[in-house]
Amino acid sequence: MSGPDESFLTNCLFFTANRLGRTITKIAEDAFAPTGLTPMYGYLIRLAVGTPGISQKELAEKLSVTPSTLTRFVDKLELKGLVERKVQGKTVLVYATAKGEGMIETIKAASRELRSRYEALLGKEFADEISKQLIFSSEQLEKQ
Amino acid sequence: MSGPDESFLTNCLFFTANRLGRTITKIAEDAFAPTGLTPMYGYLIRLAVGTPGISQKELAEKLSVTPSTLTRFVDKLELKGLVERKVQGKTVLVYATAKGEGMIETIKAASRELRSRYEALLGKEFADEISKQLIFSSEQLEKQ
DNA sequence: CTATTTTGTTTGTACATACAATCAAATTAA
DNA sequence: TTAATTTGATTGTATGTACAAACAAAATAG
Repeated sequence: MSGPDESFLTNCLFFTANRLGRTITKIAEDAFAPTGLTPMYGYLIRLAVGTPGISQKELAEKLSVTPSTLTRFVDKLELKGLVERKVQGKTVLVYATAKGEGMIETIKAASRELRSRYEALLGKEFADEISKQLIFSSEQLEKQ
Repeated sequence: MSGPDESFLTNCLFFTANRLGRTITKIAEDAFAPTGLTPMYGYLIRLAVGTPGISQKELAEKLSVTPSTLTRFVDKLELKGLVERKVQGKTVLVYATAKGEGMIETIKAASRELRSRYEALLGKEFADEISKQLIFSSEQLEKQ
């Protein structure tokens, strides 16, 4: 009575990782709704507040996105008046504006909300553990 | 000497899951290059071959994408002559064409190549384990 | 010191994906 | 049996993200 074999999906790390990505992105965007930002933008602001004048290159590395994607993120946040660029030679330094800094508590609250939502469903232990394993996996796989 | 606290990234399941998703998507697309398809399209064809006449609704569920996304996937594969639609009342049944079926071995080879690439970096044990945990996490989180 | 290479950023373009609205078929209720 | 609801699919639109090409500044080599 077993249907066709579909284990090629559930066994595939590409599929399972992206499936979880899509699922938790929905939860994350919902938790971040009060900020008016998606989580990646919120995290960019947190980085800029934590390290004023951080370069776009560093931001891209820390957020694990390509430089072109990062340019677009900063474009949008600049347009919203939440960060500003200072060009220094060939590098661009990013600073949170006062308006951006003013959002930091809202952003942190959204992060906490996000975390508490998924911890409620996964358990704190397991959630912590799997995040660590995901980091480890990314690092291994990025060793070309 | 510790820099600013950036654990909000590495502790956040939204961030870690999507980071891994981006990383492994690159590997997966590379492994699937010989098929001329991205992995999701390859998997759709595998599902259609395994269950001839599978409905779009079922495909969307199995692939964990929305119906609108699935419509677009089928559009493209139909355009490439790899699947065809048969409308049956309000549902659409999807069949692989001969051309689509002819690709199944190439697609399976790409899946094996993908798997062997990430297993080489993560170890077979760990790769298996983490895929299971990712599935479990998605299922838990999808319980609204 | 000029010429070359490298490095950081940006822009054009493309794709996967989602949501909301629409539409059409099917089911249920009156 | 008609009217209302539900369900599956599609379309318009928007966003995140990538890659490749272009560009400009900096570093290195001749």
